Amino acid sequence: MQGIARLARELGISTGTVSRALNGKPDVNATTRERVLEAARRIGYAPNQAARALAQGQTQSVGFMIDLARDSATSSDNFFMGVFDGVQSVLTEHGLDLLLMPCPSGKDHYSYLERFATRGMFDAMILASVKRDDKRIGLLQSARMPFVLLGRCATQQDYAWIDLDFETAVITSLERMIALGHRRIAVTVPKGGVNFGFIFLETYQKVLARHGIAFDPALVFHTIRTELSGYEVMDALLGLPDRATAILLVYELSAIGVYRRLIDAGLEPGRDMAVVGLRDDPSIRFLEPSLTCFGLSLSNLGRTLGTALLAQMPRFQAQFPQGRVEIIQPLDLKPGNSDSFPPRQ
Amino acid sequence: MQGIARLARELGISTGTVSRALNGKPDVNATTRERVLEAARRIGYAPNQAARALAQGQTQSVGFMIDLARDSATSSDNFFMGVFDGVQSVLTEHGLDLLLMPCPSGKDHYSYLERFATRGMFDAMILASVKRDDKRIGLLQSARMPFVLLGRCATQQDYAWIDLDFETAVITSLERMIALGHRRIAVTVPKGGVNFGFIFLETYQKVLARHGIAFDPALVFHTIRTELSGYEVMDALLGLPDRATAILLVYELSAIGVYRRLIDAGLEPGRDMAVVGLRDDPSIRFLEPSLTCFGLSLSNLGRTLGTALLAQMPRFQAQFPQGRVEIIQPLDLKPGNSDSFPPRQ
DNA sequence: ATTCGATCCGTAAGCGTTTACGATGCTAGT
DNA sequence: ACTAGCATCGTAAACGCTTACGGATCGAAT
Repeated sequence: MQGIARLARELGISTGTVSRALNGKPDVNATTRERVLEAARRIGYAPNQAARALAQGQTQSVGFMIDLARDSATSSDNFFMGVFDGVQSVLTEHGLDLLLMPCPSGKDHYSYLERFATRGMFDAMILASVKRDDKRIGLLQSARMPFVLLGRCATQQDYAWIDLDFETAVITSLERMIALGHRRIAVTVPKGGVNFGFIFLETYQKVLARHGIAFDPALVFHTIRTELSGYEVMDALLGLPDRATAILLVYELSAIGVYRRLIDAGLEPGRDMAVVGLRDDPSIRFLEPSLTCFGLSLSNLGRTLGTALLAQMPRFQAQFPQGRVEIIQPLDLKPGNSDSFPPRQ
Repeated sequence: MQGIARLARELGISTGTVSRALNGKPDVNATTRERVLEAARRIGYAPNQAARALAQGQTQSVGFMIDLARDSATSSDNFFMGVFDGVQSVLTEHGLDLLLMPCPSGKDHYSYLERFATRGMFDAMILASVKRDDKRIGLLQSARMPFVLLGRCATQQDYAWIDLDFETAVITSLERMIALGHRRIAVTVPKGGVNFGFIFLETYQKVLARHGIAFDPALVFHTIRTELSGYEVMDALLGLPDRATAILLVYELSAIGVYRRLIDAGLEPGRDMAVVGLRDDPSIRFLEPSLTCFGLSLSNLGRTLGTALLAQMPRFQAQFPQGRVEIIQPLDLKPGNSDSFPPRQ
């Protein structure tokens, strides 16, 4: 005999009472409860997760899907560590566990998620690396799985999402550059079809148009989140006949490679090429000149995500404001010295 | 009616047969099986994880515990992403899912693990950031949970582990430095009691002793895995009365801060201060001069971990060599230009 | 003394699978 | 025609827990 039944027999009471005692339900005498708890502690009882989940139809745990692929925004990133911590902190307050689902680098997002969405392993989910038209949304909806997206997608369905304010960041960056006199401004966007790449690029085009600057596709580079990627971009950029005088980076990490390539070419980052990165991160802290970028509290973002997720779950909805969750997290300008000079030639 | 029962009723057969058909068991007619599979596909049937786990006493998933704390070796690290991928690739071949358990930054390792170890959520586990005397080992053993450690610990119990060859790396690094004439060599070790810090330091001391160099505790710095930490170390080091001429870094990321501090002081990394890092990583690729360090295939490491874990699980043990698993993964020297000059003064 | 409510507890039916066991029908061998 | 053996399937118990329901006990109110 195992588990709760063993406890019950040892104490000479029924399994029902034991269960109620352990779960803090009413209808159980104080001294009885104490006896049960004591006995549970003594023999090191822990409830079986599968049985519990089967009986009450919920697992008390939520899944956060991440992407192991090298070319993904998720990969090789301390970004998510901070977010996880924030999410976790609000979930644990509500008795929920956070588990991470690492999608293998080769595997397709959709089919990977399918397993987990349909077998009832999680009560709710968080998804990142949202594609422009992300089929995973429909998958989760038809599986009746509560979820929140870290990143919006382009389709106008009704779903909860939280995203960064890329628009303002791009506008701010470009306005600064343009005010200094830059006219040929390059931009990097993420490879792989994540939606914020489109937002980034579209905002870029919009701002240029507003200032009467022609859009040149040759100044758009698709990158992954690595230092090397930045190096390669700057290498290509320097080879261009009509070189740009400034560059806006969607991945701040690229700046390290960008700086290196400039220095190797005998050029001075900031003076010969203005550079702005998107998100502040410890990895770029020691760049010289300091990189202009945008600050963001990761654990705040995580907490917002966690709270939004709770609001999607039926049993918590009483405690949370209803309505659609469409939150845009602000990005705060942190001016550096990488974009403080007018174009040279 | 839900799940398998619904399928059974629609097809006019018993739930037993449906289950056998879905799970590829024998004792089921080929055409019957096809009918079942077709119907399952049609109504989008997926087995309930909890019920399945309860019935067969195993979850078909393994947990990998990681640490979200800022001062941990795990955190802010692309290291693990590569490892996860490798682990996953061997586990999926055997029908196992990989799930990550992120230990919140505030929470104690042991009590966090306790939840998951005892409630039967996983069939096996992988642990990282192993402490010198890690209580989690005893916890998993008494819970009869198969596991593998990424990192050995100091106690001589019988458990499976895989670790990097820190000894050889430290010996190689120091021998190179000493051969160039360095006598005062600083070293950084990880904060927080992870065991490889002790291995690192002890090997360091051993090599110094072998060469008749006195050990100076003032040259030992405790760091976390950030660029800033390297900056602070070099800052302190430069303030020392009898400055070192070389430094060995346990976290390669520190090198970025180390270089910056040297440059800020008008010194030249490599010439005025020899630097060696432990592990090669994209983040240090653009350091100038290039950092001497040690190469390691992360996905290989992950695959080794995965295979070792299978060997711990009863139902796979037939396919795998028995015996103790105590694997030391080699680190391959990648000579750079950061330690190629003799000490200056 | 009777009734009522509150408190506490036991009973047992689920939750959705898996699987040991036995039943059935059919084929082939004699 | 009889039977052994095989292929196929149904039955039902089991996995460990939760929870609706009802029964028992006791004190207080009538």
